[in-house]
Amino acid sequence: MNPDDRRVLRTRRLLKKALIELTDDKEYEEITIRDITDHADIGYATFFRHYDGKDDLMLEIFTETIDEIESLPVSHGDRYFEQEGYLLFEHVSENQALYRSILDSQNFTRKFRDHTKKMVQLHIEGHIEHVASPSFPVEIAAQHMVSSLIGLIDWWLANDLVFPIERMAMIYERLIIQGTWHAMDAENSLKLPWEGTD
Amino acid sequence: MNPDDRRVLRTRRLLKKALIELTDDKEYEEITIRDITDHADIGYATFFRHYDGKDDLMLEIFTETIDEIESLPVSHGDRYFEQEGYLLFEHVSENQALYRSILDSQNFTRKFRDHTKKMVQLHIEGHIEHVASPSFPVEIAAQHMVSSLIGLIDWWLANDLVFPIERMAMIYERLIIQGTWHAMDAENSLKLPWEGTD
DNA sequence: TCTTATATGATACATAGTATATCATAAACA
DNA sequence: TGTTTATGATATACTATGTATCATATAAGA
Repeated sequence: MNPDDRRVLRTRRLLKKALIELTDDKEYEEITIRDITDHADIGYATFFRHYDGKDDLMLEIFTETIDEIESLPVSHGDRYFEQEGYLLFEHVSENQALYRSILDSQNFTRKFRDHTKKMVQLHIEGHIEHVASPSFPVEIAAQHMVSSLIGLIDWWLANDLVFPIERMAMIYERLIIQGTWHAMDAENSLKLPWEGTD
Repeated sequence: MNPDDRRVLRTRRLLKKALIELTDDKEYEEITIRDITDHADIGYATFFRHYDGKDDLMLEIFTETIDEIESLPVSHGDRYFEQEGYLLFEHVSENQALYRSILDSQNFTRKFRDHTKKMVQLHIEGHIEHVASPSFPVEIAAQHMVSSLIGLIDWWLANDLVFPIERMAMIYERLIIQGTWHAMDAENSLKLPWEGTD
């Protein structure tokens, strides 16, 4: 099977498109391979000439998405994280069906988290010397940031993008970046206002 | 079908026990109903006399777990959140297979999050007057806390409970409670150490 | 453009898992 | 102890996955 053959490229493109589109109507787990091939107008048996199953097709969609995210043009400098957040949520808004389908499948939520975690962890480690005394390992901070980010994207999608991208970028920067950073430094001791009072 | 009949109670108890135990060996999605009935030594057809399917069985396990969590004896007062965290992670360590099975299924991770979110949200709203100027809605703070908590539990389980419960309780209090609280108050302006420098 | 190679569509088929119906038996209830 | 009913075992229908085969359509290369 020559992966550069125009027929092959066409088939794979149509199958990916079909799965993404179908997640608008049905949950990922409920979509059958027959649904995908019917919607793509591709022979049922042809599916298995290209992919091992639904998850394998999703994996290709997923990998291409990760590549896109990694190539987002964040320029270093002032307001770095708000800009990063902006590009991230912009990408989500432009690929809603795709993100819904990824976050719909536990399998790929995990993959998404584990993959992104590595990037985040490297990022934090490059700046760890700024923290006087870290109160927990970097790996936990990375896990926390990624879980929260996925949670925030999920909330935004579930609420039909009620907030504009700018607002989400700001929340991302405050809640996820600053929140984690503040908690990480054990020197920041914060007395919660209601502690000892209820 | 009388739900108080000893035979009924026995069957349901054995089926729940079997599903929880099986998640130690296999992923939730890969477990078949035949696996469950075989392991429980219950007739296959009997399963459907009690549950609509695997998810329905899991829902009962899930509901009972939530009830247990809600009845954890947190005493109000000083170090409230560390204590809350301690009881939470203690419960996780005592019911590892159960938590693994819940977090293994996207369906129930969602249910877990949505259910817990409501509790957390009410909790925050009771103290919102302490925040001078909230920089985002309470609902987002609740979503954030719950997503992070699930992420933290997931990390702990994936790393075979490397940290003692005390340490997890401390991380919970700092990262999730204090981190969120700090970020929520727009008056807290934190200049990140590397901003504008990379 | 013509020939050759190969990807696709259609069909049939094997397999696995879900879900229901039936009836004899065993266990619980009162 | 007699009656009720839940269970076990078996047969069966159904749905979805995955494979094999062959004629046809389409792309690649000379």
